[in-house]
Amino acid sequence: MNDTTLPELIKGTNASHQLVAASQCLFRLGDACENFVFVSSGQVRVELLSSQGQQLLLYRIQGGESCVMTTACLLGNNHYSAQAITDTQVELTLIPRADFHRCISESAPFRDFVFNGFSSRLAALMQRTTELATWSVDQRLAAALTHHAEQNHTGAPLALTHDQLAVEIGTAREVVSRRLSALANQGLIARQRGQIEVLDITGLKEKLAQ
Amino acid sequence: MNDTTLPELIKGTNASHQLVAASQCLFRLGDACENFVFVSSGQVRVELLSSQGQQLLLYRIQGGESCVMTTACLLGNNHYSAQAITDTQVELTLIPRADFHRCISESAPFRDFVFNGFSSRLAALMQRTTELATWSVDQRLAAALTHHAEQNHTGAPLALTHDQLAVEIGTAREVVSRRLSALANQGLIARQRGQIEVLDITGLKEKLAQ
DNA sequence: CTTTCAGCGTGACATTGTCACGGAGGCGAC
DNA sequence: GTCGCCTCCGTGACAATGTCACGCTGAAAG
Repeated sequence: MNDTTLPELIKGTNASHQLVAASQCLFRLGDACENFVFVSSGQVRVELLSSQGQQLLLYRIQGGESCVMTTACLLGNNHYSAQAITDTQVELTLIPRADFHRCISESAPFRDFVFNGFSSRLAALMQRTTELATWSVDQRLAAALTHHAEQNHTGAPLALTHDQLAVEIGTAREVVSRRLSALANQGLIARQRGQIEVLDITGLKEKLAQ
Repeated sequence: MNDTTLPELIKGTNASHQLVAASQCLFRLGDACENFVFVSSGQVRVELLSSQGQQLLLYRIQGGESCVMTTACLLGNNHYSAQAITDTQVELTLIPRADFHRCISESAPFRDFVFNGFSSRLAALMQRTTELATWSVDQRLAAALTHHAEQNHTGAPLALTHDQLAVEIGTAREVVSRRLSALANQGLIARQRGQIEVLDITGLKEKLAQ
């Protein structure tokens, strides 16, 4: 399903729109879920919280996608088991649960949209689980850096703290610091407080195969 | 949705039934997916395979559940990205993809059944990801052993190799061997070739909190 | 009875995680 | 300004875990 058709699908519902700034929390662990959430533009990250307060990035939602965690909660009638933070400014479309259920039962295209989101996210989650379990820290770090570098069209250094990277690749901040300093020694990156500049993306990609 | 109602939901489809022995492979990595799979009885495990051939248990399917991986493949039109092995003898109900799609669009209860499976499996997968990322090997091992012990109503020792446990808790066989021998020294378990006897399940559960 | 092989134990070493510091830079209160 | 305060980062020391290499053992097959 093409995401540009979603607006068509939800005509006649009580959908509302909302603009949210960057670094805001959309939902927290344990929150009840009352609305289907569609992200029209911007980027959101969804993180797990362990009992010791440790964070772990589960996935990101891009513009044109819906939040599977939300869908799962609506359908399973559960509370959120993760938290969502906006990476950038974000435009949201919210559909109350009653309208959501009506759309699901009445509109085959809407159903397809939701199902597709579900199935691709499930696959991505499994992929992420394997990566966390089988890739080395260096590989995950290199993957994250190249990913961010390729997302970044400004040419400016990436605005990333070691902490953020640690959450993203599922390790500790200290480990990120050490591995980054190794990458810097190899001339692949340069570091400033709160930012990282990728100097040699080809060199980084070679790390993925090692 | 109550799983006992599923047979009612698929009346009039070209569903077929199949009996499969233990330790058989239901699907492999890369296989195409042609049927919706419902497990009437028995138990199946679904494992990921890393590029180095390393295995990692994703989840188990119990009697009365469907296979989400299959559902995701049918809906997203993908190939399998994991493999499924029967733990025990298993009774399957297979529904061809065309009938599956018809059920989805025509039967609200069937849809609920599939959606519910989806949402609870997604939650379980996230839970598993956190456990892998934040629990220690000892905690995961103790959790796996207590889980198997509680499933086991025969009172006989658990039929588990160190290899199987390693796949289940996402570590290496050698690590399992070492930690098991520590548990044996503490008098919590006894070991035989290919089997483990839980002597003190309360003691094992205390490990979960440490 | 031999052969073969899965299952297991173990030492040595590499990688990763944890804990405990301290330094450096930014920023608001005063 | 400068004082505190907080985030971000670097590092040493050590614990936990993963990897590699090897050899033993029991069970089943020939």
